[in-house]
Amino acid sequence: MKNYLAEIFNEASNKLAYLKNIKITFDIPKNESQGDLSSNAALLLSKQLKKPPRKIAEEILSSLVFDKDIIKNTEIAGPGFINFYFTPIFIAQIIKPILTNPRSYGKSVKYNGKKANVEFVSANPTGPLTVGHGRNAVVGDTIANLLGWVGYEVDREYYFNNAGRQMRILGDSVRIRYLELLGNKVDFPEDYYQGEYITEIARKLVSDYGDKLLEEKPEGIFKDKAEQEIFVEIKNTLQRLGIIHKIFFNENSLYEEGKIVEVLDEFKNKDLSYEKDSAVWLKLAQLGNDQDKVIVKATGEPTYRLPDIAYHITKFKRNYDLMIDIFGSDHNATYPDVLAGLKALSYDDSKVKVLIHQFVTITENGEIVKMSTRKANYVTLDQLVDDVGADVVRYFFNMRNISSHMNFDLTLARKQSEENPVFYLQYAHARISSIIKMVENEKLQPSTDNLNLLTANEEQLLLKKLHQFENEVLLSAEFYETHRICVYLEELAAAFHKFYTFCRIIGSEKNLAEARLALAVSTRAVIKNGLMILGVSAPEKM
RNA sequence: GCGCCCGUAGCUCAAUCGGAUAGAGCAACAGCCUUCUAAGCUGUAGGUUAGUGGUUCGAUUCCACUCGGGCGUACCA
Repeated sequence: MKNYLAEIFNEASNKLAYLKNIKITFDIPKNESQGDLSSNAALLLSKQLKKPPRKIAEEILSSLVFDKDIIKNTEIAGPGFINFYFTPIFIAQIIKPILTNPRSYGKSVKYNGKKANVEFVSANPTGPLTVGHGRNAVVGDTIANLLGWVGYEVDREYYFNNAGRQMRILGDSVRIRYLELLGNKVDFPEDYYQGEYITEIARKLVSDYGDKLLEEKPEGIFKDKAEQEIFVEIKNTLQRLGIIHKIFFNENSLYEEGKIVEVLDEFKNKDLSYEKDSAVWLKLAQLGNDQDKVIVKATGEPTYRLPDIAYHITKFKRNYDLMIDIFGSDHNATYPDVLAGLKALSYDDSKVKVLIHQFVTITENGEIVKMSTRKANYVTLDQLVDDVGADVVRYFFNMRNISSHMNFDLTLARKQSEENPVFYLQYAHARISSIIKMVENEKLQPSTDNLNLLTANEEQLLLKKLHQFENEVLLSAEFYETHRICVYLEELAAAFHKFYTFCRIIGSEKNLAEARLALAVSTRAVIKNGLMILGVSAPEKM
């Protein structure tokens, strides 16, 4: 529909040159009585042409040449909107491409040939994933799906660090639990990892090695065993949510391959760094940020900025056209430094999109559950999947704009999981599947021969909804917003449920029944594709 | 103090890069199953979009300030 309007406007712009001055867009009015699509061109032009918008709208309208079999009616309304009403038969044509290629309907080719990297989760292996990581994981994976749908070749990547202070504390936490298990009285420091999983790992070491590790250092087998066990857990949890990373990038490899030193030298050569108080500072103030920051501590150890910059350089060298980083809001102060550093080294930082999601507040029985990996009082992502299922977890994290703080009421999620919107969508899918099974006995085939019969209000609303899918996928991908798909699917499912209630298939006259069946089959395809993007299953039965 | 994010119906959230009468779900109330799945549908009720000013044909959206909440503001990641 939009494409057709864009065409006729384009032709009209040969006659009305001023149409070229603005970006012509078509909106779907909120109110049905304002047409199927609407243009605000006249309002936008009013100022520069110094004419009343309704007058301009008349001019535009009279120079538009269109097919009466496609556009049924036009009007000028309100302050100067031009509203277009399409013919029912044109609207019904949408199901032809859906039926021809159900699995790929909604995909587009705009970004064909481009490579994208989505880096997400990236939790260091110090403990199980929490609910907070869940949002990051689900949104990251879904954005990767979306990019794939609009043509990108996408790599999913997980960046981690298995060295440094936190990992040493992890190893030492295991070591102390190990000593405890063997009957030694040792103080367990408060800032160590308190979780039960630490003891579990220590227990495995006891059963594998007995008391042979009493003299081992924390950085040795204790740390290694912990890392290995925890990573197995993390990957397992992600897999339950259908998430598989292609690349696991170890920060340590940057040191081993000399990348850190390379970047450090480059900064020095470009006179972007200096020494002060026996630390190395990056001239970030000069690069437009607030203040200079340390990149190598007085101890000789780099701060996170240096490896992060080196890491992104490897992504540039791997020829990605788009690099997405997904972080929680606790990282919101760190990325400007990294981007500035990249820019200073002549990398195109506009290819890096940093998506910051706000925190998830968990409430249980009306009380806020505080999350901390160190302390034991967190809710793991695994437990959440146990409670409400992978589909609900994925849908729930996807259904909200990442810039919004979100509240996760565990009590509610458990108790009311049957009333979750995800079931509403899945139910629509299951209902259609059921019909399709049932019509086998009725000798009905989906058919596009009599689409002109689909004139009922419920049919037309459903058809128009189907029209929007491809554009909705494109917008969601370009805005990196997964919740749009959820909103769309809920509207689509609602349109279907209404159609289902008022427009029967079995029992209707054959031509009508087969046209409706074609509509139902198309709807199922779109729901399924939408759910696939979200990573939610589409059951045949419920 | 400063930076980023948020404040919309009782609750959880939408609102098409500034559009027309701000919409859903849950909760509440009133209806609809001898016919394709009632996990559904129909209807009612619910709002000074935190507040004040500004920008303009038009503001939930943009700007300024105020109030309230979250996250940061490291030679931790």
